[in-house]
Parts: sequence; C-alpha cells; structure tokens
Amino acid sequence: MNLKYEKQLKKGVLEILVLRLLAEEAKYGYLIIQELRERGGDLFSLKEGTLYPILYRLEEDQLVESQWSAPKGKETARKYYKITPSGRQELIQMTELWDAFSGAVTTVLHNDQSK
Amino acid sequence: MNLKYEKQLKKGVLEILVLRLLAEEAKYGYLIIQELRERGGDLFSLKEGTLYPILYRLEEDQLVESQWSAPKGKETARKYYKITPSGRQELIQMTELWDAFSGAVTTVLHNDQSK
DNA sequence: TCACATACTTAGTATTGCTAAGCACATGAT
DNA sequence: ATCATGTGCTTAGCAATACTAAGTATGTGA
Repeated sequence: MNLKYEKQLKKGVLEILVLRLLAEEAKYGYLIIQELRERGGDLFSLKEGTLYPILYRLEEDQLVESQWSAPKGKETARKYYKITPSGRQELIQMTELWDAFSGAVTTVLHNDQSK
Repeated sequence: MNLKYEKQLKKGVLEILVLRLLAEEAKYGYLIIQELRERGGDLFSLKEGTLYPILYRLEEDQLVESQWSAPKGKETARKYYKITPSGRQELIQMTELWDAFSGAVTTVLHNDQSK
C-alpha cells in the first residue's frame, strides 16, 4: 500500500517545500498548489485542506506574512504570502537538516550488507 | 525549532529503516534501537515507545514475523523479528518511493530560481 | 543494597495530512 | 437562464504516527 507511505513521507516536508516556494517570491495558496504539482507530480500533489493549514502555521510561527491583494477589475481577492527574514533563516536550517537526514536515510537503504 | 521538524521528518521513514535493518538478518527490538543510533546518530535515535509499535504494525501487515528466543543460561528472553518474502517486496517498492520522493524534494530545495 | 543497563509493553498526547463540506465569484456550455 | 467547472479561501473532524512517561522483569557492578 504505497499510498499510505507516500502520505507519511510528506509529513514535515510539505512545510519546508512551501517555505521554499515562498522564498522565490510572494505567492497565494492556490498557486502554490499548482506549482507543487508541476514540480513533483503526484508526489507533491495536495488539497486545499492540507495547504491552507500549513500556511496558517507558518504565519503563526512568523516565518511568513500575508496580505490580501487589492483585486483589479474582475479578479477575485487573493491572499499573498511572503517569507520573512526569520523565515529565510529557518529555511536555511531546515534545508541543512533535510540534506543530512535524507542523506543518512539513503545511505542506510542502499548500504548492502545483506550479501 | 529544529527538533519539531526533525520529529516530523522521521514519520514514515522509520518504518522503512526498521524493515531495511531486518532485511539483513533477524534482530530484536533493543538491538534495532542501538543500530539505528549508530547509523544515523541523533537523527535516527528513537525510544522504545516509538520502536515497538512500529514492529507491531510491521507484523500486523505481515511484513515481518516474530519469535521469542529460547534464552540460554542467564539471558533474558528476546523477541526476534525477521522479514518475510512480502516484506522484501514491500521494501523494494518503499525504497524506490523514497528515492523518487527524496530526489524530488532535494531538487526543489536546491533549485535556485530566487536569483 | 542501589543504581544502571537490558528488554519488552502500553496509555495517553500532539502533530499533521487527509476527506469533505461550505462560501463566493467568474466563465463557458447546454 | 441554468448548470457545470475552475478559481480561491475556510473549516470541522478523522487517521496515522512519533512522542512522553510509566510500568514490568532480569542481570550486573559499585
């Protein structure tokens, strides 16, 4: 049942990924969902019910800030999130942690001692 | 707060790691904890309260089988877990999933489009 | 005797991704 | 005109899992 493991693998990682996308430029939620699907296909696809709580947590931790757009013409109002300075610092540390962690996992999984 | 993210990164991965260790040879719980700490340091350190439920889940899913050791002399009885054939199949699929997933995450995190 | 390591178990908590539903608006097809 | 679809945000409740913390039992060394 790969779906089960796939779901678990996402835990914790989605938060880093979202922060990374926001480090490029301010974005709104719906766009983040689309970009994640573009970059990771099914592996990173997620529903609104997953993303928005992540954004709320990031904002609560002051890693991002939000601002409603002033809709021009017929546009729907969008809530734009941008990364904060402390968000950038945190992203650096999280990236280092990810590199160390994923490297260690890969080493164990591919370290063939089983003859 | 790196501890928080570290905890989340482990989710789902610990199960694969435990299965991988058992693919080498039959092992008992306490030994698995020690080997994980050896191989991943703090990143993989886990408490009994985390490991044993993982083993029970793996057994419930029939990916591993357990057998109590016949204690020789003064030894404490130990419960040995060994991987099953379907456990080996699952491990292969989980490893492929991990490689694809971790590769995709690393690509996003290190893809410098932020100028 | 008392602390510690080994070895397994389990109850309860927090985090987080999920489903599912809802609201509001715009657009295109029937 | 109505109805489905896409955009865009919100929220309640569920399930999985790593955690803390405590318990049981044995053996060893100070």
